[in-house]
Amino acid sequence: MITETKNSLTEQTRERLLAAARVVFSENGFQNATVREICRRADVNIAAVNYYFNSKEALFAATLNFEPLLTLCKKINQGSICAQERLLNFIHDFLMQLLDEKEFSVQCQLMARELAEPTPVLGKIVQEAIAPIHQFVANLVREIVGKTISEAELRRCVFSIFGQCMYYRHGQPVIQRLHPQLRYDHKEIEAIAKHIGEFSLAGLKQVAQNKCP
Amino acid sequence: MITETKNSLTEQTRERLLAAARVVFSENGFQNATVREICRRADVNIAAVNYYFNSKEALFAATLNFEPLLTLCKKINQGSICAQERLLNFIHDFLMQLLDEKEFSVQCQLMARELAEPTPVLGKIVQEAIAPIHQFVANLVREIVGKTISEAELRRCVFSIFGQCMYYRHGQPVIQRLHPQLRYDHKEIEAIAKHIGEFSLAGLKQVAQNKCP
DNA sequence: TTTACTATAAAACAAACGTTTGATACACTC
DNA sequence: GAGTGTATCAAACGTTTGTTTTATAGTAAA
Repeated sequence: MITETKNSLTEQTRERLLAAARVVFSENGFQNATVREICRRADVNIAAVNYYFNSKEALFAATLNFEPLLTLCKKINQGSICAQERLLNFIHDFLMQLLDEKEFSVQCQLMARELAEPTPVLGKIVQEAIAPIHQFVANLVREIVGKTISEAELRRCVFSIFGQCMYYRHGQPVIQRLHPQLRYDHKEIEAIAKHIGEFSLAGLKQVAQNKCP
Repeated sequence: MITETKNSLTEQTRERLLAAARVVFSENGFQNATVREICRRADVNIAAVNYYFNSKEALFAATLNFEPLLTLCKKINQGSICAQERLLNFIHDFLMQLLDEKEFSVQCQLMARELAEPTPVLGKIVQEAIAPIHQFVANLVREIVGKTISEAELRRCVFSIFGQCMYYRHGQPVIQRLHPQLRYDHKEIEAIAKHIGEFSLAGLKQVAQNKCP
């Protein structure tokens, strides 16, 4: 049918825009990314952005996809292993989504940028993605260190874990200059995950000892 | 003398520019900060930026001051206490410079922004400030965990410590939305420093155990 | 065939940016 | 007092940004 052909072609340019936008946004951030560059990469006229979406900001919001991160949490919870193992698995899978350049980690990198340079969409991202996975890790931590821990100390433990992970992405411009040979291949990510996992579990045990002597 | 009067007046507008630039840059980052806003706050004509400095970028470079960070490292090393205590002291003082809004931490905040959104001046910052204090912490870590640790594992330990500290600044837009009541007053910074210190020392001990069973 | 609608294209729009210009007032030298 | 150099100012410059306009094909319905 001709209608189908037309629709699929329409969807094609729309999807091409989205795909290009994801790449350009994750590479340059929201501000530094230009509509002209996105359209150039998508091989699409500049007016298409405001035709299919209404603005650059709406295009940016449309590129966000919280599903991979949220399904990661659900997948981890399905196993019947202990909390320590679940935390190690989470750190591993989270780092994979955050650092692996070959995977479709663009989604995660795109949101990671928001932490440092907030845009008008940050509120939505915090509410729908960051808050849930912070809560997820908080539950794991509480299960590991026991229930006597205070809310403030629990929060600091969660921050310690995320801080270690995020530094590899936020600090990348610096890290690249400090250690030019460092590449985030699978082997390196595994090593990082192992380190952060052991480092954090030991830290959590220490916190647990402090609270329940 | 009239010459002195003239010079001091000149210096006054130059210094006013620098002071305003420090504030605006640390609040908005290099890109988002505008020359017009800086001049407005300094109560100075727009042309003054290119008159006294040659460009916005040179003005930015002139606002940088690595001394507080470097003297921090020297001060810590002067004491004859053990490496663990020195690390705890460093984390405390570093967080004070990084988070305290009342102190003159603008210098540190200004450089912290560079980690996430690099500017043409980043190379200088890494070379003159970040690399030295990374090396400083690396030396402390090596002293704590023993010499058998590999270079890669040493690097990850340093990243774990800095990652935990920097998250409170880089993640502030997110943290503010997650915990709107959280304020970085002296009491809170002390608590954060205590947490990161204990958490990290436990992590380092674990790393040392792994390497020297 | 005519009409209406959709998708795309080139061009122009208004705003904001860093930077430069040209003029003005002032202090100092001779 | 004429001439020189400096600091400041309002104004404009040229560029880039996101967005809008206007026009042009092509398709579907009447």
